[in-house]
Amino acid sequence: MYALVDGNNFYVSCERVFRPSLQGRPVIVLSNNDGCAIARSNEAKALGVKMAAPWFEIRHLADSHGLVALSANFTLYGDMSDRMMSLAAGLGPTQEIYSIDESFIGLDGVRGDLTKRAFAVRARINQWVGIPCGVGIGATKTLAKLANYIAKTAERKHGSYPDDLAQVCNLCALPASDMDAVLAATEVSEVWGVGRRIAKQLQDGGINTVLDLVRMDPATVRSRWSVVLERTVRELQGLPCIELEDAPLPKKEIACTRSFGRPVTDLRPLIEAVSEFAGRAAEKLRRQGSVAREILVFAHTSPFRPGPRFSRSTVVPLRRPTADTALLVNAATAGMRQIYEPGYQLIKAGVMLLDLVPGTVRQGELDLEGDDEDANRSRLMTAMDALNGRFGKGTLHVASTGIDDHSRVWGMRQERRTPHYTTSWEEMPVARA
DNA sequence: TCTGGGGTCCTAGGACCC
DNA sequence: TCTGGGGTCCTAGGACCC
Repeated sequence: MYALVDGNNFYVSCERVFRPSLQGRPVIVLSNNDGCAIARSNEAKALGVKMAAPWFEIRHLADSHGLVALSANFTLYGDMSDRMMSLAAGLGPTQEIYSIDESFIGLDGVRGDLTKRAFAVRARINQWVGIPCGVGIGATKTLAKLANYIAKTAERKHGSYPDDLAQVCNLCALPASDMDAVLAATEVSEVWGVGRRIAKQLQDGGINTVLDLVRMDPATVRSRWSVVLERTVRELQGLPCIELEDAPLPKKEIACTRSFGRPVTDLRPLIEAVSEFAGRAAEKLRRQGSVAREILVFAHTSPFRPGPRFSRSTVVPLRRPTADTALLVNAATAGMRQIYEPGYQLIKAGVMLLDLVPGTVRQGELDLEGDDEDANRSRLMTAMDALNGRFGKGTLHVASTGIDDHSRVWGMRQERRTPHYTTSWEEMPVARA
């Protein structure tokens, strides 16, 4: 049995903790570059703001309806997430942190009334961290997800409720007849694993509700769609097919990509950008103790804007697997020089570290560049990570990323960012009597 | 003026092998 | 008229997730 604990409108809720005046108002959080809405309060949803709606198309709502838009403050959200997750873990013996605002809890062996227990954990998160949560409980992860969705919408049906009222739904405690009614009242597109495409195909075939989907024959689903959807159907039928990953698996690829604050045409800023991205990706790589065998570099023009299109990428193999910032930056800049062509308004670039292997695996090689050199480089990287950890990101970086922020023509726009309330002494909120 | 970033898994098809 | 059978590995692309 599983629970899914999930923070409501998470980014907005994080902002509201430190700015209570945002309670009850339509609030959204914007993506990098203040591009589009990536989180919406219930009031903003009620105004008709869609997920990923471009800001320039909805900004008139600021004047007409008091819509508040904030730049994404991922440092804050990450820290609030850590606090929320550590409390959610109290619900059961195992936990899988599934995303920044969701975790699955394994409930095997938990005794007593699960629903009560879920309410208690939810209340504690609300009181200690200030984030309103919903909790769904079901026999499988897919059912727990569904329960979580129902917990959120059941109350919306009784009228408009503020974000913090999302509660608890325990499908395991529901009599079979009620269960059918609930499934029949829920659209198939809400199921975890059913996206837009498949939802459309299902509806075209007359499968409209979750109940319709549950009653399908898994073998038919497999032959007409895929094993993925077959698993989803079995999970909805109560047969666990997706296990809890309580020890996070190492990433198989690590990316760092960004849209630019404004279009870039020259090579130099592109070199700066991919140097920065490669450095960031290398840090993530070292954090999980892996090394990369190749690095992909790409750049492209806006898919939305007229004008000549450009989209190119290249994979640069590393001479040997590495997590060394300097080597990865070198490879990334070499790749960028290779694909670069003048005359295009590029709006995005990025790097991806590919073919990752554990850092402990070392390829034996007929090469006289000794291990001493390697060991020194590795100590250098450890020192660099430690300094950046202590004094802040970017304290120590390779010079090709550009020396100062102002010269970075590619830097991202963030005009409405709130302070790093919980992670920076300078930005800590001050309470006045 | 203006449209995010970071992942995973599965499948089909081609290259290649014996 | 007629052209085997069975595998593996890799890649690109699709679909999904938050």
